[in-house]
Amino acid sequence: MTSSQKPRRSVTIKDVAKKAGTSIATVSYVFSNAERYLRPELRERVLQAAAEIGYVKNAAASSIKGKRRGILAVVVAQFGNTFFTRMCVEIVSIARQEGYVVTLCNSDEDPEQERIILERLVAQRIDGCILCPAQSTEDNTALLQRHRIPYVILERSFPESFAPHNFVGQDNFQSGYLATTHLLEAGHRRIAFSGWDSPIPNVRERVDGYRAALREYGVSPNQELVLTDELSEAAGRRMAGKFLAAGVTAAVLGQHDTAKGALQHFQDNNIHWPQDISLVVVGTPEWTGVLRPRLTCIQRPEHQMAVTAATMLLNNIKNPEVDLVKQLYTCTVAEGESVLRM
Amino acid sequence: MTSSQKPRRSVTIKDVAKKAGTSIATVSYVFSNAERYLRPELRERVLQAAAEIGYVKNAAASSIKGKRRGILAVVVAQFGNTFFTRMCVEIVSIARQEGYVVTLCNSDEDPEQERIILERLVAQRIDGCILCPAQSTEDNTALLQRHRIPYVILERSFPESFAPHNFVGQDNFQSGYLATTHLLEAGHRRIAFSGWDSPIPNVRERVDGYRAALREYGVSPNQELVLTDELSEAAGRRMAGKFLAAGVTAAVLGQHDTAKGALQHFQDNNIHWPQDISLVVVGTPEWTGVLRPRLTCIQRPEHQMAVTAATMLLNNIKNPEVDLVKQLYTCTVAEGESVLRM
DNA sequence: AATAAATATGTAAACGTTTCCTTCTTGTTT
DNA sequence: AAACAAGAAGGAAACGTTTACATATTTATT
Repeated sequence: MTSSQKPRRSVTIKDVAKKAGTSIATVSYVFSNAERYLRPELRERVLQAAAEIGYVKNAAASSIKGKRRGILAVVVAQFGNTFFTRMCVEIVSIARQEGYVVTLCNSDEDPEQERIILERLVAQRIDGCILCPAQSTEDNTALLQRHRIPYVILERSFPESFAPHNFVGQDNFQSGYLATTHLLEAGHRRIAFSGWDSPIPNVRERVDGYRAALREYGVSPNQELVLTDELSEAAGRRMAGKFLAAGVTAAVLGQHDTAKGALQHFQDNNIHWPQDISLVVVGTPEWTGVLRPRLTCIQRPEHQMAVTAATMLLNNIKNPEVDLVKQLYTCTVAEGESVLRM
Repeated sequence: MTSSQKPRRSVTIKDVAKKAGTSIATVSYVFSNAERYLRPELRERVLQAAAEIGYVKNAAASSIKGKRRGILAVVVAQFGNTFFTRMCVEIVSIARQEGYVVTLCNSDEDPEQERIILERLVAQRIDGCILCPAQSTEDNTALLQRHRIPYVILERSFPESFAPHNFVGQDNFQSGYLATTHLLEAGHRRIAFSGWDSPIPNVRERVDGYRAALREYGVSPNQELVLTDELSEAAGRRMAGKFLAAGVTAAVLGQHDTAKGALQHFQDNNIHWPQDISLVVVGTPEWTGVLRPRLTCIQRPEHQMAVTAATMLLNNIKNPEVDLVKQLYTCTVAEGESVLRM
């Protein structure tokens, strides 16, 4: 329809060189080597020619000769979890400042998917990767190591017995401890913990923190009040039903999907917080924003975590010999009105 | 520490060929051309050698000679919007089945960011793109067109005056019409609409639907009850305050961020739905799941939309000469308990 | 037995860049 | 005026693949 003269082949550096009446080397220098001195007039002429025929450098071709690929990846286990979405957004914006494009991937808690994703990323020869591993005892990072691709593990650490990695996450023990202490200080003694059956240590560490807090207040932890189940809202409902039946006065909702289910259970069964049960949620899921009374949440320094993960990775890319770092962040209480003082 | 013999250069097809005692062509055929017949034993030997030295094909290098790049992109305007997150997840899973890796990008409603992103994607010579344009009157797709990169526009259409594109979205007029009719049928007559000041036609079309429904029921639309404001929860709160002051009995919450703000306003001011105000939300934001009474929502066939967008793109990649398609989906009412019959 | 057809593998020229190194200008020093 | 240095640009070899084509081997056909 328009005046377009179908260029079957995409326009290359050669086309620009011909148009500008110069060599391909010069064109390459214009687009890739700011140091190299060229007569301003020549540089201008090349730019002009490129603009006219719509030249855009082929990143694949550059990367094959040059070393830098210009692509980072973030692989998360749950794309639906807004914590990860927020991390992704921040990481992307930092990476962009350094001229990287970021590929966002979702393993959906499936170690096999994760392996496939990492394999594809290695094939793309990405410059670096931030990985939040799927629930699993498997360590899929061998591929990255073999290809010397710098990476940072986010949020979920592998068991101590595994090889060391760059790591950024929250102190899960402290989260559990803090949540429980907050309830204990308000006078609660019969406190439930609901979490998630998971091979990853996060939830177990939170439970450890919960137990430690109880003991510190002279309460001996009751195994029946520590509930775990699969990762779903339905499971959250089930657990809520159970701990209500056990007659607790308070609960730590230790994982966001199951927490959502628990809250639905409360609302559907006319159970009010904090009158009927006091609540502390670990994390700050998106939906807490619309609930009243406001929920008391254990919040992580999300922005800081994203910045750290991104800069850790960028540093490691710039200097591959740098030592592995493990950065744990402490959480704080974001007070709402879901805890009743007894 | 381990027995690793630091391979400074990453392992290439040549290394495999040497190890397997064959030519590089054979190795290439093993990895890239399933048709080509090779003695099973030879094929096996190559695979074996590759596995031993940890060879992974360099996708960048393949793509420069071969045409297919193996990368698709999804560019959305609001990464925080769970509708888009859900679309992304589905699109990724479809694309993966066809062997594509998907780069997810967020323009954050900034046309300039969008341009930069598209430029980068063109530089990567992606095979195709699904784009939900940032709020803007600008059409950044020229870049994609010039480089003959197939693309599908998602959710937000450009004004009719623009060039035609592949398009998948909801029928916004119908959404607005449906939401309003639902309230009219319940007996409401004084109905507000809250939306978003936006250069994109989505909200305006919904308002048109709203007006058409009112007229059909003999109610003459009152300009004061159609509220728009910037895209934020605070704006949602403001608009809620205004339409409550105007004494409406019902409202259509036409955009999800502002809807969230409105709901916060209600809760903070002790306004109950459906007793004090009847509500219909256009869309099904994540947080509707935890609210009680349940909100009546206008839902789009999300799964279907994702499938259509992905297959439309894949078709267009396979056959670039295919005609442009415009696919509009009709929405349905997901009934909750937020509408009072009068 | 000679030839044709089919099978199996290898050679080498692309692909679009980057970058080392050479060449050509121009200006400065002697 | 000759010699040289610096400045500016280009030639051509890489990078890791793909693939058209050539070659070599085997099997089938006459």
